[in-house]
Amino acid sequence: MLVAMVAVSAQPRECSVARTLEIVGEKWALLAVREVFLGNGRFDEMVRRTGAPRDTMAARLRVLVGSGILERRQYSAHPVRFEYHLTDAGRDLYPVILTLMRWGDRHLAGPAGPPLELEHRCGHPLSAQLVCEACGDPVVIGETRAVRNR
Amino acid sequence: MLVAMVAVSAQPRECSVARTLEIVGEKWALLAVREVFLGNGRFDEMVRRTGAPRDTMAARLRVLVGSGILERRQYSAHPVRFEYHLTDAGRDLYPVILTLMRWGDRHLAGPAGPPLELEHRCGHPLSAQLVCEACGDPVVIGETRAVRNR
DNA sequence: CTAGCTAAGTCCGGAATCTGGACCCACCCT
DNA sequence: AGGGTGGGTCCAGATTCCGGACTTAGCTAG
Repeated sequence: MLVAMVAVSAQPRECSVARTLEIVGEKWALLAVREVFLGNGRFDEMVRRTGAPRDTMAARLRVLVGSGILERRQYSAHPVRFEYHLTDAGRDLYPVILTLMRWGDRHLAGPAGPPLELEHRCGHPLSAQLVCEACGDPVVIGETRAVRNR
Repeated sequence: MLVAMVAVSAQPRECSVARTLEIVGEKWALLAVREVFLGNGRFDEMVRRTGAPRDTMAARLRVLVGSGILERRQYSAHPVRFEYHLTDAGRDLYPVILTLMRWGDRHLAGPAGPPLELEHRCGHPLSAQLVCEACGDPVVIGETRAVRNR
């Protein structure tokens, strides 16, 4: 007679990374957000500048709106037309986009250099780094450790 | 008689964000990388802790190794066994994971708070922010502008 | 008035991917 | 001999993706 006595080994982690990726963990979703950051909130334009299938873009936008990252706002009645804007939560994704961009700039840029360069308001080309809010030092892997792990 | 005279309107942007997402723009890929950051380089364990289908995980790992983010290293002959390690390029993804985590901590944590807390070596709970390397100020949306846009 | 254009989608059918579960192989331990 | 572990592969059905055509409503040029 067998009894199930072995505690089933670890379930998938509860994790903010995983949760976030449930919403934006897909190419077209993040590229849609990138477009809005660059000032394009119009459907057709987003499709053109990302290369996403119209169908897929429509689906992603529904999710992004549904999870409070974008807002669908009417900018014209007669003909009724909409455009997408960032919410506060959406604006908080800026660091995600920037760190992705930085990685690509470093590791995937050809000899011609990165295709898009940003300039900070301080006048220097933007090269953003992650620092600890408390001590101001750059955050380096190996210098952090898990404190609570539910 | 019609002549094609309209310049075909903008192609999808050449963009480091898009290029990066071609490699890691998918949930399981980034969760695999998260696991390695957390110290898990073993296939079975990665499958368990992410919840990915084994097949999919295997496919993602192949891509990650192929694009130089992970390295597949043998840690035992007899039986021959492998584990995955971060390359330098892989370590450079740390900010991406951290910004995703931060977004989830802020916008998706329940009343119980975020499931995982990190502590910086300075002793404070880690709350990482993006700053301009040049002036040290936090990078805020609206305070950057595109300089070159090829 | 008619043709053609734009914006914001929807609809479609075939192709590609994802998924959960079973299976495999080599070795170890009891 | 039986069971467990680790790192996968194989499968078949379900889902998603994709590109292209179509839709709707108004605008604009001839």
